[in-house]
Amino acid sequence: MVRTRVAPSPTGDPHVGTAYMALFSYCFAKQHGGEFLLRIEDTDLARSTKASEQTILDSLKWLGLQWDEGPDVGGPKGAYRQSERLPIYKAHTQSLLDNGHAFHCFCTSERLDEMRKAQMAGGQTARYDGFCSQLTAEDVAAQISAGTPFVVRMKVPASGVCTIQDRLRGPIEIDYAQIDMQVLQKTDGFPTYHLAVVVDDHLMEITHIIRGEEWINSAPKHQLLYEYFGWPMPELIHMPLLRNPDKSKLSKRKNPTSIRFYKDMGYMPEAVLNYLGMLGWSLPSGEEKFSLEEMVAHFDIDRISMGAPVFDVEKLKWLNGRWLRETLDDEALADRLSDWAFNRDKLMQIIPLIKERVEVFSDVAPLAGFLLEGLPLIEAEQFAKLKTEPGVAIKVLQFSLWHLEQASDWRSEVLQAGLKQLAETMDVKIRDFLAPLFIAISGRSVAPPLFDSMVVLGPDLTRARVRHALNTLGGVSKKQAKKLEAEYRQLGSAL
RNA sequence: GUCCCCUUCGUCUAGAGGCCUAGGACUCCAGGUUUUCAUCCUGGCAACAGGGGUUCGACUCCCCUAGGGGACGCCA
Repeated sequence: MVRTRVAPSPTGDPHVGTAYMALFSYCFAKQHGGEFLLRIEDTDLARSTKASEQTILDSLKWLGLQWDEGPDVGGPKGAYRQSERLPIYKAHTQSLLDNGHAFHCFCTSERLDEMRKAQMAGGQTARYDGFCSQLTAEDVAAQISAGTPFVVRMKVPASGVCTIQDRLRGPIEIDYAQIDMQVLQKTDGFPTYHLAVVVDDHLMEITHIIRGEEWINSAPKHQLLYEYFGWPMPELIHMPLLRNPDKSKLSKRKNPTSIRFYKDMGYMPEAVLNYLGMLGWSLPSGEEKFSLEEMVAHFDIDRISMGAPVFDVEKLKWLNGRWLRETLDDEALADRLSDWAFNRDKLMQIIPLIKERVEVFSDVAPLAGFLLEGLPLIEAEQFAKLKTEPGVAIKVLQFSLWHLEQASDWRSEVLQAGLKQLAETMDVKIRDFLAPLFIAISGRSVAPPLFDSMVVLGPDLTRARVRHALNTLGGVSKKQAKKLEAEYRQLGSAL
């Protein structure tokens, strides 16, 4: 039985990269009559949030990738949330300790930092030097009873070569000397990703691990753990990484990466999935429009091309147009459209903002139309007419964007408080501060309340619009951005 | 800095030693249909990173170089 999984960590927006891995994992499993599961990797206490977990589940469901086992649907191998499996990891860490495959480490982060810096400067691989692995049992016991905080690290052979098998690339050889003595259990008692992923994949009987290329370098650690535990190694399939147009790893600063953005922009889930499928894979017939079912039916994991593809919004748009025109009849399109724009939830958000300003229904369109747009058509002249100085306007937009990129609480009052404080710190009058934002968000200088509008639009579309406004103003050069960033940081510390 | 991965038109890709005069798609350009626009149709521009091998024959196999990317966290 083939079993695959996708294992997102709930630390931010639902990322298209996650959907990409999920899609290929799903297709591979389903094609073999197997099962596809979803596991939440929330071992990072500080960064994981319930809200993020929910949007990730919602987004994957929206795309139509249904999992057979997961935190919401349950299953025989649960729990499917790592934070609920702590005793399991504890026990496995203990067994590694007992068998001499792991050791307690009491090193301070200062010492580790210095060590890594020195190693890099000396042309060496940055790696734990094994200091604490030399400690005697008495030393360790003494430190523990003294209450010194500790982590547990895995042991790694001092020499030799580790060979991992990648389904797509064949054998990959990495010297053990390159592999770090990875922390398996943190000071807070939580496992790190590396321990948890191995334990869970084994216990959940995952047969094929489909994940991003970024994991190749840590595969030897995982393989070593499988060996220590005496477990069979699942097959590894490392997918190419999605990229920005400038070829760097896909990131939200350079490209909209949140699945919600594409939903809010009015893309069809079928088209988004189809587009992700054509990155790295193609239907044997060459037809570029295909459904999830067709992809499952014809999928061949060995035909994945390994060059990392650039995520090209233009082509996605074209494909979405085809889906819309060729797949939806007028009835279906009407349903989809009303579901997207005129659903009750959305209308109930919009109505309070415009009710006071409306005399007849037809007033609604010009007033609230911008809430249904993607990126509003704006011109540099609109900013020129403002009292806000051009240099200040750019700064306001850029700083606000950075602020909004970090914002996790997207309620109106919170947004208002945050941006107001930003304005004060920048020493810009709130009027002058908000004016360019009004244009960026609504496309005009007169509009319903800004912060409520931002809530209706949602974080992804809001950020995209501010970014769009900056581009309309000629964009921010790299040099300029660097300067502004320094200034922004300084402001941040003044807050 | 060290290690790892990758490399066909600007972009997504087809290509499993002769089928390649390297095919398709997006974008762009030109033309046609359309009262406009869009759709649709026709045509065009445009690539095997470079250098060595192996072979009768290399986009396809091997080596080197270059370029790009990634990893080097008590993040995942």
